Amino acid sequence: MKLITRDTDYAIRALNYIVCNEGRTVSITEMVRELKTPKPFLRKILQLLGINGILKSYKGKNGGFMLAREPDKIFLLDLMKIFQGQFKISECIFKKDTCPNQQYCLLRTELESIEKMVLEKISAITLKSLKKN
Amino acid sequence: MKLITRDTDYAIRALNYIVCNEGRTVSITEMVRELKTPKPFLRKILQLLGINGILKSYKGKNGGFMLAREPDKIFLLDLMKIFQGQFKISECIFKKDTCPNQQYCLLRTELESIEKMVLEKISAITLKSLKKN
DNA sequence: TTATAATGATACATTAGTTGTGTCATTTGT
DNA sequence: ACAAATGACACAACTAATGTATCATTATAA
Repeated sequence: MKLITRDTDYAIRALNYIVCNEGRTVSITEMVRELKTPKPFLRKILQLLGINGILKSYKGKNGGFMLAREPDKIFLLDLMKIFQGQFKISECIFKKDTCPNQQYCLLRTELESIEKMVLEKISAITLKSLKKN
Repeated sequence: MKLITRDTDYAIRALNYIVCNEGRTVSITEMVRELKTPKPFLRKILQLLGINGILKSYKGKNGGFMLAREPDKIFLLDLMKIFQGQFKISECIFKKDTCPNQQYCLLRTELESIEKMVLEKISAITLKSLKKN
């Protein structure tokens, strides 16, 4: 399963790199060199981070990206929401109707309990807490 | 995200139905009627459950399926393994190499900790524990 | 002031996994 | 013999993830 998709993962790595270079702009060219991610894909990702207020961007020569807020105010859940949508441990198979089996089967209950647990744990993760010192 | 895919979900529902009708064979025709799943898809699923020793199958008229072992010996993890492969909260993006960022970033550590937690919880779930009485 | 290096916007392409279908063979009870 | 069931297995459609390409715009430095 995928708790985290590749774009979220790339985003985290890029952000981590930016955190480690705070105080200056970091360009995509530089990040591609360091992180070994495909350039056009990374561009798209960084653009989305800009649109969503995670990064500030600067055009033109010597341009690039900087964090838009402090690392302890950027949550993993923010990133997951941008690239993967609202966190849900297991989308309901039955969009409209409730599962016809729900009255005999506890699966949904169990899944919701797991979801709550994971959500609690994951909610604490920020860029700051991810940085190794 | 998908902790559980649709085939696993259908499998659970079918098995739950079989549990509720223990002591006799249950045919696919009957299950389709009750569970409102697509018939060819359910056939494939049940066949896999047979091959993997979860169900015993009986051919011919009045044939169908029965549990191959007790409901408290059939684990959700068994089913997930059959339809989704070995449980992993988040496959490593980097098949061969380790993540080049691992020395600066704690993401993998965090994910592994979440995985352990979920695995512990999910390991306790069996067909028996899913049945509402 | 012009070349260059950067991002903005956006459409398109590829791939893999999920979700399903269809068909012919075999078995078994009546 | 017939009908109702599963066995085996190939194929099809759909979707989401992953990745590419292109033209426009902006800003700096020579």
